[in-house]
Amino acid sequence: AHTYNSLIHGLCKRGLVDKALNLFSEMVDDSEIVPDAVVFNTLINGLCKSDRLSEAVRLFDSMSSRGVSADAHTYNSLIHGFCQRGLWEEASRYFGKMEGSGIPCTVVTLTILIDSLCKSGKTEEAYEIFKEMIRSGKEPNVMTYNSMMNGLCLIGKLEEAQRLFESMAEKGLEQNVYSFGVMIHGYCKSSRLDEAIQLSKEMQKRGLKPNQVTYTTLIDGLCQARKDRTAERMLTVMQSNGLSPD
RNA sequence: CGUUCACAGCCGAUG
Repeated sequence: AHTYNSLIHGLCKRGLVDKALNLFSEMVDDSEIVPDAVVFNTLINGLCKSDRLSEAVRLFDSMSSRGVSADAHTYNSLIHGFCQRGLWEEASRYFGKMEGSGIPCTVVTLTILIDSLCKSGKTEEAYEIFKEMIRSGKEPNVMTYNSMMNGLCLIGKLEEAQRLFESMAEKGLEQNVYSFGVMIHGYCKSSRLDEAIQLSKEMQKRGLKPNQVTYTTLIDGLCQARKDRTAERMLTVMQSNGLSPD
């Protein structure tokens, strides 16, 4: 069964959801093998990522008849799918279903909500959830912080984002390449290039290697600001770090 | 640690 699960996951990741569904049918026909929650979750997630939400829901509905219970991963994938489509009422219906089934929402669930709200410009709502997490002891993790900081940067609240960025360290959360990427992008978009470059140095002091995304962000920011000369230098630095431009 | 969920850039595609 793990063999099937791995194959199905691989197909889903490559966007070959139909092939994955075919393999799933074979799996179901094989009386030796009983599909578990993991394979349902993998397929539901694959369908959501391909914008095939109604099929995902159908598969979700079929789980109980096969004696498999949905878990947090199942709900999170569906909620993520609905949020990405802006189907907030559906998302909140499944959020309710989740808790109604005795499955408490997780940090991942709340991070999905925060991230999606921020990307839809509903940053204040997201921030309320974020603050509520801290109050209630459902501690935001690095990804939660990254999503929230990104949202704040997108509406120009750079100082607030920077405050969160600094508070991560105090909480013992280690900023990763994404954390720096979010802040660097925020500063670049506000034409605060010195601060962006400063951060890229700071991350190296921490032993984090800027990647192609980091450099592309900086180079784009420098070009937009008409600092072509500095941008070229940055490209050289990037190549000397073993990264090729794409 | 055998399998499943959430985070940053540019470009292209479609509108």
